[in-house]
Amino acid sequence: MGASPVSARYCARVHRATLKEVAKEAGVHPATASRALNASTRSMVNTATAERVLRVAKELGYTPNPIARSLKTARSSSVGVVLPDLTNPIFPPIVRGIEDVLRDVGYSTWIVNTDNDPERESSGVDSFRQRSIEGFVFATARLSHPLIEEMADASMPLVLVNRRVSRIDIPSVTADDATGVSLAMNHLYELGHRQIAHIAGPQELSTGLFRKRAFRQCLEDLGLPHEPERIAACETWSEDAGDRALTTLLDKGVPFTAVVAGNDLIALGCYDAMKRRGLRCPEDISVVGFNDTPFMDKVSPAMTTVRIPQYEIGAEAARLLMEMLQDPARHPRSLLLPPTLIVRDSTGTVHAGPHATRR
Amino acid sequence: MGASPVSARYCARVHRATLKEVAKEAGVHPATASRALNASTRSMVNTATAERVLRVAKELGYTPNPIARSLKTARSSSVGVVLPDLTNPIFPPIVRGIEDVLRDVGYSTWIVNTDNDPERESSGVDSFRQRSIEGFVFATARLSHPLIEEMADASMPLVLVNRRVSRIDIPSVTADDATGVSLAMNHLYELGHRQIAHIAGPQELSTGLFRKRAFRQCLEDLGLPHEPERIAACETWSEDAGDRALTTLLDKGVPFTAVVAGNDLIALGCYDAMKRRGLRCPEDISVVGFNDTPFMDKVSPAMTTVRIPQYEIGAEAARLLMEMLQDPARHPRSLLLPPTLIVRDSTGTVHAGPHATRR
DNA sequence: GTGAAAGCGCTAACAA
DNA sequence: TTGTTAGCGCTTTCAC
Repeated sequence: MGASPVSARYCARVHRATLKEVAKEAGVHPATASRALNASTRSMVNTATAERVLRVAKELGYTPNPIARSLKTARSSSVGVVLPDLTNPIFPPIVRGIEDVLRDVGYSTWIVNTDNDPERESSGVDSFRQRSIEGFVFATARLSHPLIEEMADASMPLVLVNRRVSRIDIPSVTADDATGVSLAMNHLYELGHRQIAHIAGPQELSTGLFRKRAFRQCLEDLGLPHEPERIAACETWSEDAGDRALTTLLDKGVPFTAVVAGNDLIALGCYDAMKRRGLRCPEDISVVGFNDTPFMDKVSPAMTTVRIPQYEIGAEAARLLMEMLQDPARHPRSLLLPPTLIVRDSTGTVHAGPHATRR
Repeated sequence: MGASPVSARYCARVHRATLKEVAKEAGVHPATASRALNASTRSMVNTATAERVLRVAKELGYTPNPIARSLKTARSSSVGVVLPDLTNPIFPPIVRGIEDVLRDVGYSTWIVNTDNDPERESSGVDSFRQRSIEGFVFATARLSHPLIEEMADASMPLVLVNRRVSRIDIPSVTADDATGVSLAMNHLYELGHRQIAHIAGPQELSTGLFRKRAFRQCLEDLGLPHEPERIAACETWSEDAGDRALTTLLDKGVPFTAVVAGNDLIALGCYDAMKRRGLRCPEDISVVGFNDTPFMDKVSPAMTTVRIPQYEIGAEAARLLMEMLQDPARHPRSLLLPPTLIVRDSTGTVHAGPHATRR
């Protein structure tokens, strides 16, 4: 042992062993060493020889140079994740899910933030491709999304997370918004609400549009009349937009006793609008959010919200992508993951059952 | 134009032009083309030739293959970021700061999550090194941190963010905790508080230890007696730990009218402990947090907290690292960035001035 | 079962 | 100023 265990462990070693050195030390040709070191080609080589190579490789602390391998194979054992903005709290758990699954299968994860700028999205994808990325996870999908559609047409392995595009043949892993909305609506219905409003998210995103559609469907399922004036759509997923939208409804005198908000930020905006009017939540109007954003148990009143399995969405997307890489011919598959209703009362406690304010 | 503008733009092109092709098309040797294409060697080549090469490269949509370049140069134009956990809300803004600065100078950012497991940290660093990463940003530093110290000793370019190690010669970009604590303490002092407790964070982390030291120093500066029993340290940055620590102080009957918490989660734990005892905040006990975690304006009561310039910490760390790469001989430098006190009253409004509850 | 040879795409000596 | 040559470390034909 030349290097001390510590410096070996902490990789202070300046020189990294190469395949050629392993081969020389083991008394074989580099090609043979390569075959022995790669599980898929190990059977081509004599068992004893293979063992010797493996042993030498371990002694020398050999690790293959992924750059050289990539250059030769035009593959990289890595995938690219395209996000709008990592500081949006819905994305980190998704990224962790992706990363944890990929690490287990020896893949690395690249992240790029686009701030929803198509230019940056394009250049991010380009820089991934230059690096021989093997597949993509997109969290930036709009319903109409030329870049993603072109990439899919060019048979580039990709999976959408959280949001979908209109075209049904593009694989995606999302929460089942229909179920989520119906959990929220049934909860409100059971509390006695019959006039329910929906403050929807941006309609060019699947999450915004699908939740709105599900809202209409739920009205029908519950036998409630569909009053278009009880629906408003926000331009952005923001507190401000939610505040403005609910204020508009209140200004118009639209009658309702509960709100299903497109997400938690919009729901917080509803809180703001109500507070300004002196309306209490949930006594005057109940509000249900979407996503179970961190600290929603701490806001006032503690928010009842539909929890999305974000980590699992990321993990499943990574698994789906790995499947696609292994079997490119396989038919594209999409996953809908079940959300959960998190019911909270004024003390922030989580309940499985119905909410406090019956009508 | 063989490819349509759209497919060129959206990179549906299957074949990517190589340097050899550009050279051939421009009627020069690949080496010349390489010189023309690289800004630093362009002066070696005839201006007219260089222009021709550049034009051809543009026509062919040539982009250099970073893999091949890395293999040749043993550099990668990328840096690695080592984090405990991306889902901790303090890290995404730091990462964005790093990424935004690096993108502007043509560098990419790799992220690895370690969950504070030294094994994963080690293997993450190794995988970075295999990829010829040029520098590291560490957000996982403990005061005693053999891996980081060894790497620094081996002259590997690295910068610590948010936390520091004991050894002063290792470059870091952190918030100025002494100033942060003194902002909090002076605020409380001006409100009339004279018996102030500190629920500190983990003492093996610089953020935990330095804030505690600053707390003691502030007592002295304000001419207040130092009562050791008014200080408790949490094992983790968690609501639970904060709850337990404050409960212990209350159980002991330690007298205090205000708390400086090690961070916002610990402060939330203090809220919990007080609520259980029927103590009101801020009427009975005032609490100040640290970090200005998202949604702390929405908790009840809205949290007064020391805001850390997280994005700027990341951005400055990236700039520092780039400086170090350009001039490895330069003396290591560390930055302390100024925090801001965010004073909130019960309506969630932000104030520059003193808090509502005077004594 | 193993070795020889070629080459992925690029850059950097060295030579002209 | 430009071309030649070599090689980064690896995988993968093709012979033997």
